[in-house]
Amino acid sequence: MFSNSAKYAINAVLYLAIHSKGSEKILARDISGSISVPKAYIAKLLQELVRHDIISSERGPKGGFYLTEANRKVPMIQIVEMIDGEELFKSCVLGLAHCNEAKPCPLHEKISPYRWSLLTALEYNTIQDYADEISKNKSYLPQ
Amino acid sequence: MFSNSAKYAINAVLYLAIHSKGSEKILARDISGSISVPKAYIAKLLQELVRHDIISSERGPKGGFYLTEANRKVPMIQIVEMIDGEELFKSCVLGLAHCNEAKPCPLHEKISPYRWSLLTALEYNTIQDYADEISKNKSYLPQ
DNA sequence: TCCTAAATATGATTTTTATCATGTTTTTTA
DNA sequence: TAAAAAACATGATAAAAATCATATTTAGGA
Repeated sequence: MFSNSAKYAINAVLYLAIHSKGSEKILARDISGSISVPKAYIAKLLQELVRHDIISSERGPKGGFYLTEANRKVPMIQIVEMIDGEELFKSCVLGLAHCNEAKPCPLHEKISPYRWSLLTALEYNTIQDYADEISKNKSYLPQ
Repeated sequence: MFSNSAKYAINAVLYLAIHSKGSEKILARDISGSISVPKAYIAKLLQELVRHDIISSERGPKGGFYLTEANRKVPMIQIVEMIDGEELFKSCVLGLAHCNEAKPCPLHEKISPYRWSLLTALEYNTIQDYADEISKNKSYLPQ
C-alpha cells in the first residue's frame, strides 16, 4: 500500500506531534530509535519533510525537529503524496487507463467507496487530529 | 497496492477467461499485445500461473494457454497471493507489529474497510465470477 | 573566537522489482 | 522423421527503492 518511506515518515511525524510540545525539539537520533528505522535513513526523510514545510527544524546544539502550529494543521495526505506521489489513491488498482465510474474495471465497484473514504480521511484530517486520537487512547503507536 | 506483476497477472487471466472458450488456446503473444505488457515478461508470469494450477497450457503448435473448469473456479485472491504474498492484506499499513483491533494504529480504522472490501472481493469471487461480470458489461477490460 | 552538536547535502551501495534474452523441450503436421 | 511453433527454464540486465556513509553548514556555549 504505502512505501516503506511513507510509513516511516508518518510514524516519525506522529512521534514528533506527540513528543514535541511547543518549541521543544526532538533529535533525529531519538526518532530513529523509537520507530526503529536507521538514523541515516530517517534523517534523510525528515530533511525532505522540512523542505516541504510539513515539519520544522533548527540546526546546531539545542537544535532538532519540531512542529509549528501551521505544521500541525497539515493534512495527513501531504506526507503520503510527498513520498508516494498523488496517483496512489487515484489511479486504477489494476492499472487500467480507462477505468472510471462509467467504465469500471472488474474491481472498481467493489472497492471504490472504501477507497474514497480512506482518501477523504487523509485529506480532511490533520497531523494534529491523528495525534489527538493517540492522546485519547483511541489509537496507538509503538511504546 | 498490488505490484505490477500482480496487476498484469490479473489482467492476463481475465483476458484468458473471456477469450478462451472450452479447449481453445490463446498465445502468450496475443495476451501480451492486448494487455500491453512485453511478451517475455507476461510469458514468465503465465508459466508461474501454470505451475500453481491457476491456468493451464499446452506446448507445441496449436498450443497455448487456456482455462479448465477447475481453473475457472479458482478464487481471485490466489493470483495476488502467488505474486505479492499473503501478508499484503494482513500486515499493518504502517508496519507496526502490535497493530490489531484492540490496539489499532492511527490509520487502522480508516483503512480497514478498504482493505476488507478488497480482500473479500478477491476471496469470495472466482475467476469465472469476474469474467461473467465483464461479459454482462458490468465491468470492462481494455479493448 | 573556538569547539561541539546538531541538521543538511550529496552521493555510494545494496536489495528488490521489473524487464529482456536465449537456449531447450514438447507436440503437431507435412 | 524432420521442420516449425509453441511453452518452459534459466539467467542477464536495467530501473527503482531502500539503506548506508561522509563531508559541510549552522548555531550555541565555554
